[in-house]
Amino acid sequence: MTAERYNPRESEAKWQAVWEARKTFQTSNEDPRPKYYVLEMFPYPSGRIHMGHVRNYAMGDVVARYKRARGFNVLHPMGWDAFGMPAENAAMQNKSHPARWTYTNIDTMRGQLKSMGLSLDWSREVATCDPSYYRHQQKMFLDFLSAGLVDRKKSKVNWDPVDHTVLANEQVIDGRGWRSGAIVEQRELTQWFLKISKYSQELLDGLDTLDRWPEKVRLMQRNWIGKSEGLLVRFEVAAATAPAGLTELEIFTTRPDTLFGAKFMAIAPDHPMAAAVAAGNPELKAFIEECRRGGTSVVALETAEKMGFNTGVRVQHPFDPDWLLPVYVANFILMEYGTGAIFGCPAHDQRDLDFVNKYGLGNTPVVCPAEVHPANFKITDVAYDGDGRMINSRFLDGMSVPEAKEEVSRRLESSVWGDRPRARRQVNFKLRDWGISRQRYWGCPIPVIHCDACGVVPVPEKDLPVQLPDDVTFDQPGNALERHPSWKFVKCPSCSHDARRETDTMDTFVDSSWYFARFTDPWNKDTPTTRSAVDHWLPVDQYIGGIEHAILHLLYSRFFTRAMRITGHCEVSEPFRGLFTQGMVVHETYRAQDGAWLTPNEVKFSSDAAGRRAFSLATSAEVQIGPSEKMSKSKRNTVDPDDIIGTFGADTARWFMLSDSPPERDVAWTEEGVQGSARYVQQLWRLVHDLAGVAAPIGTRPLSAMTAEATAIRKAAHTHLMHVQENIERLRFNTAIAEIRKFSNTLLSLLSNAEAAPDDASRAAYREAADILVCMFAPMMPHLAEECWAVLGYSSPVSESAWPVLDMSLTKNDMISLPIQINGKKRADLTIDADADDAAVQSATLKLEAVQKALEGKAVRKIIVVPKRIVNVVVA
RNA sequence: GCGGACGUGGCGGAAUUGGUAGACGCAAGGGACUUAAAAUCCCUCGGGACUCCCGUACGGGUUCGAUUCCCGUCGUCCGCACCA
Repeated sequence: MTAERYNPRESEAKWQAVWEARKTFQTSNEDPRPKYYVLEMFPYPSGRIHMGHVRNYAMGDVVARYKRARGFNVLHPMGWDAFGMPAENAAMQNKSHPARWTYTNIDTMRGQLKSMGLSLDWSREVATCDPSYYRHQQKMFLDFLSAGLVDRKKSKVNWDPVDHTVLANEQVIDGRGWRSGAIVEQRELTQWFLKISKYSQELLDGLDTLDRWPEKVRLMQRNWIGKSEGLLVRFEVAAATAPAGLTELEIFTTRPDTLFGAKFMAIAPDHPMAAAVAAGNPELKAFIEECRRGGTSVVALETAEKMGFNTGVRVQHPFDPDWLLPVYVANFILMEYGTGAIFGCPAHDQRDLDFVNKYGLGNTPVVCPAEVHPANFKITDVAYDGDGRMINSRFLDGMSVPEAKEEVSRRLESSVWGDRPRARRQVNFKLRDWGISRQRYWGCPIPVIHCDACGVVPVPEKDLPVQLPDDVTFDQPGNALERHPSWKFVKCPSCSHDARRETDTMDTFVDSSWYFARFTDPWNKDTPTTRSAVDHWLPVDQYIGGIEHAILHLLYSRFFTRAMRITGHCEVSEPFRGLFTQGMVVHETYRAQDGAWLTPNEVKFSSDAAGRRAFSLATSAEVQIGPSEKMSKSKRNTVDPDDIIGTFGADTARWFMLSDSPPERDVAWTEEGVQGSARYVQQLWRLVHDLAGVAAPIGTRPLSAMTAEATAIRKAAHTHLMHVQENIERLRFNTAIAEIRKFSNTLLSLLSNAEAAPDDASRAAYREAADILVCMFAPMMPHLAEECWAVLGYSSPVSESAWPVLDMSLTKNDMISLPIQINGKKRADLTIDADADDAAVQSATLKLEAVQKALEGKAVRKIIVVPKRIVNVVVA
């Protein structure tokens, strides 16, 4: 049978319309089949989709379509993470409104996603900037508030004085605002916080249950939560040196065993004791100012030298009232961690060692490694933080580190000074509360009202949503809500006097912390979730997205889900049962002589045995081919999904995205690779026509009387079906694709090598094989599969058909071929009955000519038979 | 500095988790068809002294057998970063 070339442009549009008309991918919450929730991280509507989206959604769609075919009721929704700064920046530039920019982008991107042929339930689409979404977020905020999960407190923030907003730490680059370039100031602002740190331990423990998450992500979250167990110790201030009213200094340490190696105390510049001393000491005051200017940006911290200022205050060693330690204000002590004060043990802490070496305070080693004699153990530039026995430590001498920790803790806990013990054990976490206040317009308003008489008053539920006003201007930086003429002026809901709305909006990470729950019933107007729906669907069975969200989004969502559970909005604690983090899409870079970057469209290539060269289309000058890097506007190495889909079709783009690299690794987008995929589309198209020409009619069962050819066809079909299934289940799309290609190669050669017209047994087998082939690639190339399915005679879509039933008996062979090794080197092959026992395999091995030859004159020491794998003959 | 991952042909990668290294594809070379091009089809494709030997970054080890496990070295990438 001859076939026209497959025309993706026509077919793709046609089948997308069919799916939409038949509501093929709409999911009912009432469907009794087992549920499967597949979710890809929803996009920010920045304007157009990029190749990273194509990869992400192609993967999710394979899983969704596969699971649907396997009989699951699949939920596969899509929405928009639609609040955020870029919309305001665009509004400022274009003198328009963020909503207009956002919704225009959403329309464009929705169209692009639809052109990919994704099996999404578009009836559940949500946009976080829509009041029908954020009203529920406000409700939950109020629920969290009354459940004690929200805090309002002063905190130090990065303040951009040009953009008039708080910046996240990630948005501060070299101490400057990432957009404005202005030097970032540290400001104390009163901010709203979600009390995530209260759940540190629970979030840590929960990681152990997430066995279908990448180990890497779990480790990153573990480190981020940063649990450490230690001791809070109260040091008595020497009365003569005590600044006003301060009689003690409390520190946190994880190394109480090293207490006898202490040389100094250090406190943070913001520590109350520093302030107390500075009050009468202008020099210290200046030093503290300098530390503050140093900033908290990563770079500032990295390059900052250890600096200290001796306050003159002295404290007593807890085990020796006559041993006085000087108290320094030091720039490397953080007020936010522990108590903002430490004791310095230079011998066993690099940071402390650097400090004493600068200020000449010396060091005393107190932990001696096993292989060194204590008398010879000296510390100069490198602190020792390993194991060993205690030395120079009075009653601790000779103990191991854990023993010494325990002994110190025990003694100080039972030693009372004042009316309290000198020390208590404490667990500390690095995880800080989540500051969600943003001084921006385009975000979810925080639903509270400030009243001079009543304080902070929650907006009554009946007044939700607190909606963003439309009449705002973006002709100046800062928060448009703040300067709106009337929006913030309201009456206090409690006393009816004049009051003011909160003008801060929520961090957009709040929006994305529960969208997966909203998808389960986005139609509910009254409450954020419908318990029957959310409890049925959650957790998400397979979540797919970029590694860049390993901490923030995924940790916030895990916390938010717990908060929703506590406030009765859902049952689960962990939102994502399975997580997969896919790699980036990278592309070669092209650079002209003058240093200008060229896009892939501006370059032509020539290649021969000597290599591959690139030339500018415009000037014909040779351009340099640079390494593959993440697609970026600055390097101009981007490829537009619309162009690819327009030229090759969505199926080709999807297939190539999935075929070339393991999904967790970066994939290099290449023109040649895409063309290879496009060739394969046509190859499959021809193959299916050829198969249709020889296949028995639909519904023909494989015959019981099998010929050799029919057996070969059926075995190939079921063996490859088994492998494709396994590989899709494990998200190994690249190897699944290799199996499909192997199968189609096998069918091609069976068809072309057939000497006579196929008999009835073969025709029945070809029918089965053709059906299996199309079902196999349908998750990756759904449009082509539909068209092929029709060629095979089916009248309803393959997207609505069940996955083929695997017959395991056909994946096993009666005869197997075993490699025969002699002393670990392969020397022969043995074809033998698959269920021959070891003895039979051994004797057959020894009869082989090649083995006989290799054995000449040598004695067989032993024969190792690994059933169905390999035979190794060990000779002397 | 701390933590983690990785290192296989010209390239992307595969190898059933200790059992035939290089599946599948890309690129390249040769050939067929064609007036020609495209498309399609066939052959070759880790290296060599080619019935054999070498080869999975490098050096050791365990094992009948190591890309896989262990120790060390080198390199690349990622995360965290003065967290007491």
